[in-house]
Amino acid sequence: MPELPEVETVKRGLFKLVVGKTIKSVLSDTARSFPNATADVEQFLVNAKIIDVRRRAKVLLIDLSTKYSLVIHLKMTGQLVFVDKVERFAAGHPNDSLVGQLPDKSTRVSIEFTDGSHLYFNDQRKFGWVRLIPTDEVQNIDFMKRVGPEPLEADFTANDFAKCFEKRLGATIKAAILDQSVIAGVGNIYADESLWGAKIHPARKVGSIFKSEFNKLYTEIRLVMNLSIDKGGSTNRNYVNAEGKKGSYMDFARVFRREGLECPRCGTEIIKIRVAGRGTHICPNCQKC
DNA sequence: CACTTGACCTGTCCGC
DNA sequence: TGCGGACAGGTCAAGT
Repeated sequence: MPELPEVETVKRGLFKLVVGKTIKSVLSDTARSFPNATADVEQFLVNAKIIDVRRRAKVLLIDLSTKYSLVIHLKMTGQLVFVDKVERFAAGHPNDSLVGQLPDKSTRVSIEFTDGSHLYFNDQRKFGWVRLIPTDEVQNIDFMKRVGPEPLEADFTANDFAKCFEKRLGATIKAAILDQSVIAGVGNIYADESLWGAKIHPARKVGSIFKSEFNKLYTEIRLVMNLSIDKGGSTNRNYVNAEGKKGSYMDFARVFRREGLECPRCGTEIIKIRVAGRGTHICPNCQKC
């Protein structure tokens, strides 16, 4: 699913598309999509106006005028797609290809706005979730209490970054990067891409990594994720942004899903191994154990 | 305790 | 073409 750059791209799109709109009706498979609902979904959604769209780690927050927020995790295959029916017949409109296709069988929540436009939460694998929580209590849910710092914040330094790993000295570096309580927002794609950039083998123990290597990894993670945000994220399989469009970072990937191709740095064949239970892509020459 | 593995689901791709 | 198995962007609970 969407990692930080993909969720950030969705957030930026949604911010432009839905802030100011008022919800007219909501359809959902409530039991699955709103686990442990802390509020009556109808009562705090219908007639609510959207006042802000935010992101924390890989979670999206849609703040409502009812002082409640929709808290959304897309997990592996979740999508939030906006369809503006008013413009559906305009030639060349980016949503043209989607109109008539949504909702589909992966749609789990449909939000209709008073102007006739819709926001769909689609999720093929059903791992994702939506929660409706009072805005000022969002910070208290388990996920938010556990999650680590945002790596792209301007005041997040290389020293802060290295310090985050001190509690995971015995783990492999890849497992630690993927651990959301260490650093927020990094997933499988950007873990592989940044470890390649820093020339660190993903199976190395955190305790064996030098400070100079942490510095390099810090720089690479920020570089790679900022580049990806710039490119609208990565579409590996089915990620799309709020307008239903794919991201192009995969065109710039150096190792992820490039096994059998040449390392862009040294020409050695990229291989795929398994680390931290995840498919992992490395250059065996640049990244030594 | 710290770390690793399986489970959650559905769809797709690859080898036979 | 059909079928079985492995695998997929994430996160927990359960296991070692």
